Amino acid sequence: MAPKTTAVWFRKCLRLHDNAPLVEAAKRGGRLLPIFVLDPHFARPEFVGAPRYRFLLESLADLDASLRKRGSRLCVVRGETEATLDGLFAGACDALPGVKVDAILWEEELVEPWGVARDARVAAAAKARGVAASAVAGGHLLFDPREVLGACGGKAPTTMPAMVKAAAALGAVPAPLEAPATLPPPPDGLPDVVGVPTLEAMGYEAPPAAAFGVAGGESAGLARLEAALARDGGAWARAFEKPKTKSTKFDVDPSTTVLSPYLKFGCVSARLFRARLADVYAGGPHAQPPTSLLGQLYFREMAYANALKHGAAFAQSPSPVCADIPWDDPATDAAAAARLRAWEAGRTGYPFVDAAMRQLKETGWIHHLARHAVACFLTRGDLWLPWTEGARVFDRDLLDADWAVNNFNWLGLAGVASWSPPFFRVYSPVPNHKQSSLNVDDAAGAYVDRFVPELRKLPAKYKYAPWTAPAAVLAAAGVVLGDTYPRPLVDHKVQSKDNIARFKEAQQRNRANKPKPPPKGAPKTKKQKV
DNA sequence: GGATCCGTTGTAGCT
DNA sequence: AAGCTACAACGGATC
Repeated sequence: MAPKTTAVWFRKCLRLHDNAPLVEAAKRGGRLLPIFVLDPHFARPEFVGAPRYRFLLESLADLDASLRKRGSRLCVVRGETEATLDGLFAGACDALPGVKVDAILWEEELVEPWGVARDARVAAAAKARGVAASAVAGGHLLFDPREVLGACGGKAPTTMPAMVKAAAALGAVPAPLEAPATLPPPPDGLPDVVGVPTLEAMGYEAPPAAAFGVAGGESAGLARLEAALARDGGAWARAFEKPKTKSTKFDVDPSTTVLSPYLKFGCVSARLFRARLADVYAGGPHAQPPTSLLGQLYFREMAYANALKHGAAFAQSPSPVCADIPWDDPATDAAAAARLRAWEAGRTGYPFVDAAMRQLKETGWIHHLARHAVACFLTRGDLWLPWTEGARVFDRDLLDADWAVNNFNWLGLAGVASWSPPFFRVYSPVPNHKQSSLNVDDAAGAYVDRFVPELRKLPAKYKYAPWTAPAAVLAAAGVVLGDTYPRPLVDHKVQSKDNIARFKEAQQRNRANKPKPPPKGAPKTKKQKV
C-alpha cells in the first residue's frame, strides 16, 4: 500500500515557523506535498504591481530553500487554483502527473470575501473526491477575530482602548510554533521542473528598486525582525512611537521597521513578533498602544475584526461603516477621472504628494504618514474622489497590501468611518518641516530629489512648493510649470475649505436621513407616554 | 439613560 | 519661539 500523501496548500503564511498546517502534516508522516498555486488571474499588473509580485516570488523561493533543508520542497504550480487542486484530488493534475493527494491542509481564511468563497469551493471539491480537507485556524493574527468580536459583545473594536481591553479579556496569545526539524518526503515521481518562475515569465517587467532593499521571504523577514529588536540593545523598539517616525526617510535607514510586507505574506508570524517584542519589553520601560510597536500589531487585529464583522461591505462606499458622501465619480465625470490619473501618476503639482505616489509605484512602500497625506489629499482634503479608488491603487501597489488593513485605513483616512479623525483635520500637501504632524524632516528636499527628479535643481526652500519660486529661479532650475512639472492641480487653501464645508453638509444630511434610531424622537414620545 | 469623556498622530495665524 | 486659538463641534464608550 502506497503511503498517504498530504498536501499543505500555502497562500499567506509563507514560512516554516508558527505554521500549524505544516506541523500537523509533519506529525501525520507519509508523503508531503507543499504546494503554492500561482493563479495567472492575479498575475496582472492591474491587480498586483510588479514590486509586490516580485516580493511574492522571492518569498516562494525562500520557502522552497527552507523546505529543501528539511527533506521537502515547494511545488509552485502555475494554473487556475480550483482546477489545479481538483486535479490533484483526482490524481489528474496536468502539472504534476501521477500525483494524487489524499488529504489537504491549509491555514483558514476567515475574512477576505473572495478567499473565503474560494476555500469553500475547494473544500467542496475535496469532499466530492473523498479527500480530507482541513482548514487550520489562525496563524495570520494574534487572536482569532471571531473571539475578538466575542470579547467586545459581538461588536468590532473601533478604538485602541477597546482593543486593549479585548486583548486582556482573551488572555495569553498562544506561543508561536517551532518550525518542524524534518519533514516527510515528497511523493514519488514529482517532476523537478515545478519551481518558482521569474517575474518576466509571469509577464512582468522587473521594477527598478526595492524599498530599503527588502527582499521577500521568511529568512529576510526574521533577520529584519531581529535587527529591529536588537537596535540600541532593544532601546529603539521599547521607545518606538509611530507618530514620531519620519515620513520622508526613503533610503537605507527607515524610521520604522518595514516589517509590514512580511506580516502581510506571513513570512513573519505576528505571534512570533509579539513574543520577541515581549522579550525586549522585559528589558525596561516601553511605549504603550496605540503608538508602540505592540500597538501596531493591535491595529491589525482591529482591522481584521472590523472586516470580519462587515464582510464584503467593508470595501464599499457607502456601507454600514461608511458614511454616504457625494464624491465626484471618475467613471462618469471626465474632470474627476483626470484628477484621479494625476494623483495615481504622481503629477498633482504638489511635490510631497507626487514623491509619495511615485515612491509607491516604484518601490511598493511608503511611510504611514505619507499614506495619510496622499489619502486625505485624494478624498476629503483636496480632490474629492472616492476612497475606494485610492484603496484599489494601494491594494495593487503596496508590498504590504492586505484587504482588511487597507480598507480599515482608507475608511479612517477618508473621514467616513467612526474611527476617522474629525473631518476638518485636513493635512496640508505642503508640509511645514517644523510643525507638521506629517513629520516631513527634509529641509534639503532629498525626498523630492529622489522621486521627483525634474525638481532637482530647484533651491531647497522651493522644493515642496515650486509655484512659489520666482520666475528666474524656476528658469535657472530648468523647471517650466505646466510643462516639465505640473502646476498645482487644485488650490489647497481654497479647495480644502470648500471640501470641509461639503463634507459637513453631507454628514448633516446623513444624520437627518438616518431612519433607524429615534434619538431625538424617543425622549419626546417617552415624555408623552409618561 | 443622559451627560460626559475620549479618540495614535491638523493647520494657520497670531502673540 | 513656544503656545494659544479658531476652524466647527463627530460618535462610541462609559458611568
